[in-house]
Amino acid sequence: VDESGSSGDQPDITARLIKTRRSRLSSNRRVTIADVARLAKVSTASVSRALTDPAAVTEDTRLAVMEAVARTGYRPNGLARALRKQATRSVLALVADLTNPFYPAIILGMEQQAQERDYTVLMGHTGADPRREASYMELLRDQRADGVLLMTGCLPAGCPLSGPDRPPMVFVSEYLPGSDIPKVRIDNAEAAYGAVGYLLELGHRRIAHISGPITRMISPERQAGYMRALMAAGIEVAPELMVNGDFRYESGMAACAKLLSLAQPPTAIFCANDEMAAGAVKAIRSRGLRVPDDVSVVGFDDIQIAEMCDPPLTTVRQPRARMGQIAMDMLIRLLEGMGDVEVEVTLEAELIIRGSTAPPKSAV
Amino acid sequence: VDESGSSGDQPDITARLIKTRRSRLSSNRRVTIADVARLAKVSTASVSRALTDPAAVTEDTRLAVMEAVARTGYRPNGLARALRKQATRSVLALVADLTNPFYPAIILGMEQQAQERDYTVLMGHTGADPRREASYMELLRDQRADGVLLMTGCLPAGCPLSGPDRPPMVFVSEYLPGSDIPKVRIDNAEAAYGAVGYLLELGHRRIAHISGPITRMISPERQAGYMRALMAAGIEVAPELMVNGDFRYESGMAACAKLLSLAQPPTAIFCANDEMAAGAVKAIRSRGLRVPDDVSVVGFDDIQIAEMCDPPLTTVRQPRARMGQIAMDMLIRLLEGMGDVEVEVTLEAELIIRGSTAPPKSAV
DNA sequence: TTGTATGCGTTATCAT
DNA sequence: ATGATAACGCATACAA
Repeated sequence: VDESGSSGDQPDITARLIKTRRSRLSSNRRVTIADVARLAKVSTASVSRALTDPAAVTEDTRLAVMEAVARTGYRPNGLARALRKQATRSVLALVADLTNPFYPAIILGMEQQAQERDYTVLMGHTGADPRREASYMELLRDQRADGVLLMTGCLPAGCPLSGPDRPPMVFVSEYLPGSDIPKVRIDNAEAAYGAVGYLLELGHRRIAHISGPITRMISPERQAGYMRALMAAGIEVAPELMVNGDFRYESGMAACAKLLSLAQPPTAIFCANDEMAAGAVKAIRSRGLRVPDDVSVVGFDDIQIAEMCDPPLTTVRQPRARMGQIAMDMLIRLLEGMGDVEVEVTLEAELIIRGSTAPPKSAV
Repeated sequence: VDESGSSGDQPDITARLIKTRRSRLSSNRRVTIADVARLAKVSTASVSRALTDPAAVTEDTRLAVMEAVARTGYRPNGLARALRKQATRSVLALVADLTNPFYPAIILGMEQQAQERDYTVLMGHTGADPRREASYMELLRDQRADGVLLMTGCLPAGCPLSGPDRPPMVFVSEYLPGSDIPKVRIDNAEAAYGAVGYLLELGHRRIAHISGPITRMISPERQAGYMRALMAAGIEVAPELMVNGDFRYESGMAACAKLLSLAQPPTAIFCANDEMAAGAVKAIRSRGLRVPDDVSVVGFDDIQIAEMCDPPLTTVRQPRARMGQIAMDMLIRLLEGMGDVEVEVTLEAELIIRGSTAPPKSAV
């Protein structure tokens, strides 16, 4: 983030001013359940019942209450209700990197499921900052959210690993390996195995891998799948063909440049995500080579740019919306204490074949 | 969203089950301020004071309270506090389309500012669905958020246009033209004028425009800037050079294909956003033409793909983080009722010149 | 400075 | 079926 501009100097600002109204409480008081009760000539208890459990009240009082509600414009206060019921019907979805286009589709799935079950999704962005993580955990302690869906791959700061103080939570995509916290994910090793297997089928023998940062558990998983595929084909894993990246475009470019400088450059590159794959394509082109004619490239995730790339990327698609749906379903079941909940759900990934892969030239 | 899979059939799922614990209240009661007071041998009022306004209490009681707090592990309940204080110190940031890579940078700016002022940002995704908009507005009515930052370009369903029932809100990027609701934005017409002016400087005379959907107010604004620039250069605006898109990659491709089929195709295309510009580049290439040699392309927004494109896109950069910061600052000032607040803040955009633009061949 | 007591707006309990 | 009343957990006006 290069825009650190403090809000002090703003020469380019048009600024017509409006007075800030003093406070919201000052003017008209909010209408409470007591007002409705008074107008309907019943007790507050009856009003509450008429609204939350209409069957528990006679038709007469129900109608009287409804009319009073309509006239006053009364809406129950969720805050007070939450304090009383110890539940808000809203859950927090925590993501570490908002700019990563991988997450939105997962969140969409969560929202769909939440809407069906009458829950609200609140999103939070931690930026991997412990202070922010802790700040969002306070929402849970405060009962301002009932549970949390973690797409951060780690336990938030200030959250106990176990015990009754740990709020209801479900990991999505990445997770904490040793714990009993429920998770929904794909088998990254298996998916990588399949992607590399496809390159082997095409006839490639010299296949490189650009991996993600070792801090992320998915990196070694995908790397393991890559290695296993090579070994299964009787190919020795060449250390110089495994380069480390950080999941970003630039690192893909740099890693690929390194690979192309080898005495024996690879004919295909399996990248641990799409952004690095796009960077690899860029690096290949800037050396005057062509994709897939000279080098094949495979990505991972199938985010939007995979399709927008030139050529469009062959990549591993994760069922992201489905992951979000299932995670939300698990969390809600956890919250409502009904039945059992899977400790681990593993979904299938799918290899999407597009224009960035072809047989090696030697095989033509 | 093609993944409508109900969670009924899941043949590919690994499912070790764990029992759902019954409820959080069942086991150990949560520790309240009364517990601390008892342990510290003071009143609950003193505990509250010691925590929120230490100066209002003697050193002795402060220490006693602190120790009791430490021993009990007490943390005040934000829900109860919010009910009492009628404020939560959290604000809602509403976005219509989560998958649009334009918004994250704005939200980052909001979060930075919020963190400095000790506010929490909750994000919500409406998908332009009135039901979801209304559902998020309930958070405001319920006092579960103090105010809202709108990146949706419209008043959420169920929100009064004016009056005391309208929650504190600030529009960002897009806004409601007629209203007195504060907004922070760029001058889209001016920015478009500058971008097209740059193409004119390069020597282009036949410049096309791919616009956004007319439903979005920024579309006519950018189009107006395009037209004004041409007119200022004494060039007649040709209707066949103005094609409509919907801000998406595919629509950029289609619109550009139409332009290239003209008897007199343009030598440069100004696109209303980067995704359509990327689509235009794709269309140009698929006809065997080159960018920028045969056709120059300019985008708008400077999202990440602008840099990742091949060639990287010349585009209009909006100061997104700054917009977020300022909007958050305005909202907080609105909330805290201090001083005045600008009804409209207009920031400068910046033309970023990259590889997708060059003088027309005729001018070389 | 401290404690007492009340209210924030609901819902749940217990009589009636 | 209904009404009075007590929580939910905290902050503050007022009195001491």
